[in-house]
Amino acid sequence: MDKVMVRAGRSLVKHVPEPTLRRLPLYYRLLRQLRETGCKGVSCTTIGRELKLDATQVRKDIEVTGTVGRPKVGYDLVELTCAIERFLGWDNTTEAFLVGAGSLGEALLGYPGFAECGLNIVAAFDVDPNKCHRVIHGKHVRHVSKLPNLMRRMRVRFGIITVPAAEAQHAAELLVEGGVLAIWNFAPAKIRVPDSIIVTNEDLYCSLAVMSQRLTKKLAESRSKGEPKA
Amino acid sequence: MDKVMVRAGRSLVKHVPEPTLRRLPLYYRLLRQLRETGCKGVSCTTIGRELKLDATQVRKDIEVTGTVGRPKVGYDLVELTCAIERFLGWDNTTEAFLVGAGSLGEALLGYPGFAECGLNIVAAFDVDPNKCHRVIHGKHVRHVSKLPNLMRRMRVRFGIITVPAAEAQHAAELLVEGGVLAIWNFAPAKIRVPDSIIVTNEDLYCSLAVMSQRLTKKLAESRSKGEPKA
DNA sequence: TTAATATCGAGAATTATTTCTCGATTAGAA
DNA sequence: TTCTAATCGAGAAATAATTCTCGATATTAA
Repeated sequence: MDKVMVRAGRSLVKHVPEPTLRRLPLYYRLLRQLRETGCKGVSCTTIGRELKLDATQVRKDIEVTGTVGRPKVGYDLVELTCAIERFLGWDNTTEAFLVGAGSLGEALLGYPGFAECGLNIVAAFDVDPNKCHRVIHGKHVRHVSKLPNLMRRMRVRFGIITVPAAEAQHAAELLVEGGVLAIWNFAPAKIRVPDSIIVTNEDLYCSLAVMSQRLTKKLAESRSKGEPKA
Repeated sequence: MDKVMVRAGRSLVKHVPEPTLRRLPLYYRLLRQLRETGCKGVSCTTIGRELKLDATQVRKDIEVTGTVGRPKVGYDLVELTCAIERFLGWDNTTEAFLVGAGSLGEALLGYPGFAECGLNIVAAFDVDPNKCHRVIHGKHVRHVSKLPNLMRRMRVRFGIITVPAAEAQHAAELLVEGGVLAIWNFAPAKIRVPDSIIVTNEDLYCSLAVMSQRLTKKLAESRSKGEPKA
């Protein structure tokens, strides 16, 4: 009933399928690699071969960025790279706060290439006083109690949660108090926030489930191969 | 051409859509929480309400685990929990090697609850001699040169890659040499391995793209609301 | 005991996504 | 210049996933 299309009807931007959004960074990375080799253009066929994707699918994905190609030649590398950047909003810097200065938080603070995606983690927060007042990868760690005020003052609108599952809801509430617009949640727990806030869960157990089941299935199949028709 | 169905035709196990596999852990977690409250049974309606999913979808997902429910009552909590565990292969222990003892590797070594999913990371490896011979969360860190032999000897068939993008291919080759069956790749790079090996990529940039685009779109919409028809 | 209601299970309908098909276009070779 | 081959773009077709519909069944309350 209250489908995406309702909003899309009002929106100037057409709805883009999530699978497409998830493939765009793969193209982007490949394109940058190709540029480094001195290449000028690229075709869907080439991208598809490199990434093991159907060429038509690549073409449809590229279409959403508004880039037009030329028959027999393909797309201009620079033009396409910029179009993807623009489409994803990676051409503008988004400042972010990170909650949870454990090893996962540390990993994200030092993650290479976030800057190229316009993501700038400006500070980290933790409940543990022992973890505060440190500097990790050039970012200060402060106490969570300072988060909401600082967030409003600095006009930061993006939050990353890397706390344990039990503390995720608390972290989310602090971000909401600070006026967050979007949350990237790495805690294996669902958080309750107002509907207007964009939430993306990065739940490792979901991926693990896909792997586990495939591996289990594969092992079951290779076992039953020894005794077919059984 | 060489579709999934080709294999599925030979397989005893029916093909299960990936979205379903990714939702099962969410049910699993909720179910365990409910069990702790002393609850005995649960309905699709309840699960759907908690997780903001359609009840029919929940029912279809549960169907793949082979659990049968009772009208008006729902499913038995213990039965359903066990069925999900069994279906995902989480009832058997899978031993794994982790390559890359940086902060991301450390985060995974200390990740809570992997044991409940049957995942047991038995050792970590790194190219950096300074990182070797340490013990992180009770797991020894060894030099990567020891990986292939040790992997064969210990009969470990699952690999986790947490090295920088540039070293991902090398890490993958070591795992292949060790006889790996499935790889969970956290490096933002595609790895080339024989087709028979199951690979799941945990690419943060793909998720970031979804977030970025939604945020960009949202900001664009809220801006154009001020000046409609423009 | 009977009626009302919540739920499951199965299949139909809808919607989303991927893949196929084909005409148009353009670079490069003959 | 003309032919050939590679590619794009658009729309049709096929496939996958979600949501709807409805009959059957079991619990609870009257």
